[in-house]
Amino acid sequence: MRFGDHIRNVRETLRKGDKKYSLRQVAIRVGVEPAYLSKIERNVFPPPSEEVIGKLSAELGEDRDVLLAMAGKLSGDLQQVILERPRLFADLIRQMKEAPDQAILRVVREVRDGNW
Amino acid sequence: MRFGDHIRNVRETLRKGDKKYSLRQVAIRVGVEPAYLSKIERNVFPPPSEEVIGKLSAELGEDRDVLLAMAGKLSGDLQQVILERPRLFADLIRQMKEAPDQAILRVVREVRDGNW
DNA sequence: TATAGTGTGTAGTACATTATACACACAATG
DNA sequence: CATTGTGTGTATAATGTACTACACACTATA
Repeated sequence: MRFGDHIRNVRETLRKGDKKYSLRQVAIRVGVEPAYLSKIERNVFPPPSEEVIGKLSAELGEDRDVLLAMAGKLSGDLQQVILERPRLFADLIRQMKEAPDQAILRVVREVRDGNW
Repeated sequence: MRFGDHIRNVRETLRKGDKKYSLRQVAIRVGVEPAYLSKIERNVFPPPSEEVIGKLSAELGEDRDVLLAMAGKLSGDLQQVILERPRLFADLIRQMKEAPDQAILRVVREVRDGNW
């Protein structure tokens, strides 16, 4: 599914329970022109900037990284982490490319629990 | 050190052993205007595109990911890997942010050796 | 039925990115 | 000493990114 379709789906779903989720009102709360959001939702315009996607994710209760991914963008803070140790993280990510979800989850947990 | 300085250093070093590494000749082999490479090396222009950096890294025998990092860019193929499973990789990277190099290396080796 | 709210069409803008083209002065080489 | 090669200055451009402004027709509400 495209970025715009997803935003529209989520917003329309929220709207059923709360009239505050009209395109116009969401646009204003997020800080963009309603016409702009309209075009984004219909995929007439490409997804907006990272900043706007961030506000949109907060507003709609969606995962920021997932929305960014649907927009083909990678969060700036994650990029920063990688760019500080490029060789290490390049290896890590390329190694994890083929790994099953389970394996990645296990690594995350192990590192979080301090097993290193 | 800035991107341009590094490129100039590496190129000038190579040049001492081989006259083929003049700015002009490298530029031509890489496929850009010499004047452009000149500006890049003096940081008059920002670093070039990922594509040009790729060719430059091959030409100068430098690590592609490191050069890209110096340019503030993240390799497109790495982005792809992350964007396919954004939640998983976002967690992984944020978890690894504070981890010492050793820990990351260990994980890379363990996964490579199939210990999962 | 006036008014307020809704989504959208058309048009235009500001800025960044990623370069090219050409001319020039200087150095090296045959 | 003419030619070839060198790095650089100035000017320009094509494309992409990320929007705004405004008018319009339709719908719901009071």
